[in-house]
Amino acid sequence: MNGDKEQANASNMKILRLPTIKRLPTYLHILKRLEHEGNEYVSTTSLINELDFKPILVRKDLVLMGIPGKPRMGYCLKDLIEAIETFLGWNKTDEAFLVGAGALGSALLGHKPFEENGLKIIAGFDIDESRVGTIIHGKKIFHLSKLKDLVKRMGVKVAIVTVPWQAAQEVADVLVEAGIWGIWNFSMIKLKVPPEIVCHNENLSSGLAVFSVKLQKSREHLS
Amino acid sequence: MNGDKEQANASNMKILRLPTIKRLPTYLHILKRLEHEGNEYVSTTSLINELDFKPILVRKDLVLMGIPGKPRMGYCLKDLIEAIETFLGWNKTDEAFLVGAGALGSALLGHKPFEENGLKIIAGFDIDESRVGTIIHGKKIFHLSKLKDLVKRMGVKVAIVTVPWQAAQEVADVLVEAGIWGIWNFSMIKLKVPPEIVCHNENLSSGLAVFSVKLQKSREHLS
DNA sequence: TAGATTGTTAATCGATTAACAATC
DNA sequence: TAGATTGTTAATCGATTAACAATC
Repeated sequence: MNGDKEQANASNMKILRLPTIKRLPTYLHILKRLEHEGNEYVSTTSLINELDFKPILVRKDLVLMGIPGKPRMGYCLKDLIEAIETFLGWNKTDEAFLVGAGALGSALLGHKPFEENGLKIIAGFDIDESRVGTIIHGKKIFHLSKLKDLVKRMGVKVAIVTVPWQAAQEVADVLVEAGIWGIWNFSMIKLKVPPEIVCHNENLSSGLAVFSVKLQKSREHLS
Repeated sequence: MNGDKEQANASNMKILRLPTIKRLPTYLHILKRLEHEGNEYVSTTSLINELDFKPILVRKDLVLMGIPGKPRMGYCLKDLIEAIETFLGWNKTDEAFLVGAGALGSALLGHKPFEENGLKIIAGFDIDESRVGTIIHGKKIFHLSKLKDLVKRMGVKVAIVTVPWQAAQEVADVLVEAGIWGIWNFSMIKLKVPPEIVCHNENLSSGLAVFSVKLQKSREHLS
């Protein structure tokens, strides 16, 4: 192991395992449902009733949350939910700006789960004059030229990029210059940003690709 | 039914690698750009200029497409693009219905990349009377009760589910009963469907989780 | 030819699964 | 206690990376 990783592990006791992190929201959703239904404890065996995962996988994931389970009973729901939310940083709220108020951008402006999970979009930006000044899902759309000033005035640190790929790098440059340090990028291209900027790429087409291949396979099976 | 296709299918059968499939749309996007710029050949070394991946990974992925590259030149762009599109089934178009015309559903109704990549959404469905009868991004919204009849009349085989999780299983039951055999599920829950139905779950919260953890890490680093 | 690039085989790394001991 | 469930350690599996031979 290299020095970086050892230090990171030592400093925050958190091992960053992407596959585990991606499964956590699914667990969290089920756990909240179970709590809402009046349960106090949950075992992995009951959790997997609602999942496709193997029980040992769930157990391994939950161990990372640092909550001790009780043999024969399982985990205290309240503690486990809190631990997962803390692990993900979903107990605190980040304010975010969204750039690109097209079809996808508009959807994210109105997507409730984000706000419930620590990401509050407070305004949108676009360069299309027909969109500027409108209100989408309760959020005002400003002209992109206003972004830098508003970022500084409001201390916003996070941005969501939903512009067409042709415009994405230019928007990223503006964001970095404005002082944003976290970018959730829904455009198709890799953004060139300084190494200290957190940039996470989301790609809906990847999901479509997997779905398409699965459909094809099943079609072959039928014939 | 031609020889080429059978061969492609045969190799598909051998190796279905999810990580590779998820990377293919990213390659495809860059390749199309390069072709549009007038290039005829592409090498992995030039491809990775636009990517974060290691060249050997790209080469391994491309080998699976069954297109021979030429040492010193790389791959014929036209052939490679065609091979990837065939592999993904994006050269043929599936017609799809979308159920749940809320924020996310509306976005997908207007999301151009889907249509360009073999998935044409032809109508939406909802139970909210204020949405029924409206037209969103050029697509008419029908009442859910009309779905079964329209599926049968139009021979639609694929559906996208963007309803709140509380309604998702009920919608899935309707879809299966109507004769749909492919479901792209954007709701938070695992749908219970017969084994012959293709069901692919998409989870935007997984992406948010990864982004949140990355943001947290960088915050810790700063302090 | 010389050199760049492909494509194969082997090594490494990381994630999942299995086995089982610990515990309430 | 007996039995269910956790949590640890080892084994397996799959994906990425490295090394290098083949090729134009």
